[in-house]
Amino acid sequence: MEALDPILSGLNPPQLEAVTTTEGPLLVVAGAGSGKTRVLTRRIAYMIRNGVQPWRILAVTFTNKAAREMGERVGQLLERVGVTVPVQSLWISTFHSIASRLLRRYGTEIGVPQNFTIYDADDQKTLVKRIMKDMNLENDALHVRQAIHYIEAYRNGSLKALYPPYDTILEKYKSELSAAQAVDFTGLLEKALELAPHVAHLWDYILIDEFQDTNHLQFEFIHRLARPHGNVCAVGDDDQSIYSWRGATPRFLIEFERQFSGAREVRLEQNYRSTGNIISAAGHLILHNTTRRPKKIWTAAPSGEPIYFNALDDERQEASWIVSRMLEHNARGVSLDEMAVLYRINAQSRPFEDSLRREGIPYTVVGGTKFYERAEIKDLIAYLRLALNARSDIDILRVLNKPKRGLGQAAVRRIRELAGERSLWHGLHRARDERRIGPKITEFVRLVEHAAALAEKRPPEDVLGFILEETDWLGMRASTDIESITRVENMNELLAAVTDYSDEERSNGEEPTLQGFLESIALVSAEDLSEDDEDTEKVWLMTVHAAKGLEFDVVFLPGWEEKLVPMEREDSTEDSLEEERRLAYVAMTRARRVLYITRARERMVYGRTLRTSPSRFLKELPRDRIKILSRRKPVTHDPETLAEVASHAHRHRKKSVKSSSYKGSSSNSPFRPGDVVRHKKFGTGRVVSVDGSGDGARVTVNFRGIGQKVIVASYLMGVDR
DNA sequence: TACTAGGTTGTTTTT
DNA sequence: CAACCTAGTA
Ligand SMILES: Nc1ncnc2c1ncn2[C@@H]1O[C@H](COP(=O)(O)OP(=O)(O)OP(=O)(O)O)[C@@H](O)[C@H]1O
Repeated sequence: MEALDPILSGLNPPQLEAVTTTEGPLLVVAGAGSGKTRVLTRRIAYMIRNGVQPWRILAVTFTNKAAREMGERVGQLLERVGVTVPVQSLWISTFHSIASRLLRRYGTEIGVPQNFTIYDADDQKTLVKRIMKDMNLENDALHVRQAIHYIEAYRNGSLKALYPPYDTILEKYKSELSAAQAVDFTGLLEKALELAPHVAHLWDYILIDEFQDTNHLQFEFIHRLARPHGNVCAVGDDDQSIYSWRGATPRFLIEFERQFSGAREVRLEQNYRSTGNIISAAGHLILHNTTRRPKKIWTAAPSGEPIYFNALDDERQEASWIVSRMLEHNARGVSLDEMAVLYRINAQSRPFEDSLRREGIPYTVVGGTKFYERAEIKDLIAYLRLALNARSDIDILRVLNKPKRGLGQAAVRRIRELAGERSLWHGLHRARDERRIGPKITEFVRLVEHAAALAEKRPPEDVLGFILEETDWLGMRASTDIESITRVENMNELLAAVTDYSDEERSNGEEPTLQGFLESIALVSAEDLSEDDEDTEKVWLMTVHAAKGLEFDVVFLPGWEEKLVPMEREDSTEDSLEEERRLAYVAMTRARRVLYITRARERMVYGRTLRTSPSRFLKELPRDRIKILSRRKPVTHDPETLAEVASHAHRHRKKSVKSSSYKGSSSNSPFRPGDVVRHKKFGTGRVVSVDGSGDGARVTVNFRGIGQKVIVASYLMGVDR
């Protein structure tokens, strides 16, 4: 009897078609849980078994975790058919990792030094802030964030023109980056695009997962890589596009056929993940979006349990109710790691952590404040980065006086003076003869140079060990306060992480390098790395964004309240509401068997208790699939409504601007077409049309340099001409 | 230069 | 409710 082929069995006809159609452009559009990722994995294995050399295939995933899992699965499939493939030979990774890898190897061709440093979002903020300060622009957090917002939108292709002063800021920013031999996240993509013609010959087959969340730069990169052979396979679901705030757009998925001539399209319509009730409810919800391609989805699975909804008094009760349900499911045999709480914002994790800890249930919080974002860890990393690239001014400024060595503001000013137009590192060298600060600077320079020398010939753990030793940070062990103890623990943990990295590399027959370590932590989020005691089952706490592509038996969705789910802020638009709905759709479709949705009647926001109202999405779910567990119950006291304090309205704003209220509002429409209005984020613009009345009216405004947006009236201020 | 108290400010989502 | 920044003092 012949055994089933592990690579081609367990696929329905369209899936099979997608797996075996290896030549030419192919697009797989399909709803959640229809096996898109499975298709990609099988396809890679299929091609390799047919003789394609593994390193001729490039597969792009959305996260590093997804990349690792895909690599593992491909390896397993091939093993079962007797093909052995060295793991490292496969190019399966994120756009950013691919870019970084290419840049390391071929960057010199386009003027990027081999030892470039990767700047993260924080480094970017620091640098932009400094530039804005030098330009005498307002440089408080708000303005800096706004500047970065525009600059990034422009760079990733979602904003067509960049106006003053942002154009100048960007120009200066870019020149500072290149002087510092640094590349930021978007820079990685920009450089990769530049490099594309030089590297396109490396691959014959390109595959992309989660194609609906590709930005312009990424698409262009793929387009250029595919030019020689046209073998591109993209899979995605426009209803799951949830990263538009990062410049991603489903446009490239929609336009695929136009961009790649002769493209075939395969649709997958059967969902294998969830029960009928879940599929039906999620499908019903997403139907409320107007800008989407209609799509069929069905399941052979039974309806299953209804979707449970409950409203609790506040977020702590919400958490403890959910935790009780977890205990029940666990008692009935559902493993803890098959349960997940998926929330809108990281701050929502708090009450769940408290409650789980109280019940003694192990849990993992994915994301949130990451290990590598802690101050003491960033300090150490700054030292490590300097060891490879001393031209990175940001890193010098970060650690020059850490630990305190008497080099404060005045010293920095002097070093800047001496550096002139050149890097601070140059300034430091010249400052070694200064009367007062000279000796301390000499000491610092020596430290960095010694670390640099070590990095050349010793493994990364030795370099870190040297820095810890020299800075005597671990000496703080002596201090007894909790804070310094955890600091020291964190530093030791970093040392352990470096050592793990080196061991891992060695076991793969590679030489561990500091460069490699720094890269792995710059691009790989902490939770990707931490494989901490895998043998303990733990429930998952994470944002919906982080849950993309995952699945769990039992899923809990807390916080379905207006302003939170859907998230609504001053700059919310019709489009952003639709993205919120897609987010809710993604959240619901993570569940295999049981789905709970809850809300809190009151919630603490910024230390005040606010009254909430139920999410509009609840009304968009089909009644017959939902079981409502809550009974009406009035609140005893009288907290402010969310609307009353929206965006600090009553704290900061003039009376002339009222905040929005979902209960409707008394005043008549305050704006007419032609009026000039101001918006906090978009600036001034002219009213095109008004839909509805009162503060809740939707006003279409044409903003200068930005274009048309639909804004809720309450977020606009009239401007007298 | 280092430290502390007090005021203010804010939050999506992440490679 | 934090986390962060600023200004004033040791
Ligand atoms: N033909 C099939 N037979 C049985 N199970 C399948 C089949 N195809 C996919 N599955 C299962 O369905 C589930 C969803 O598959 P997969 O994660 O590949 O879907 P997806 O389309 O990528 O989902 P999403 O877009 O929601 O991330 C997985 O558990 C997978 O093993």
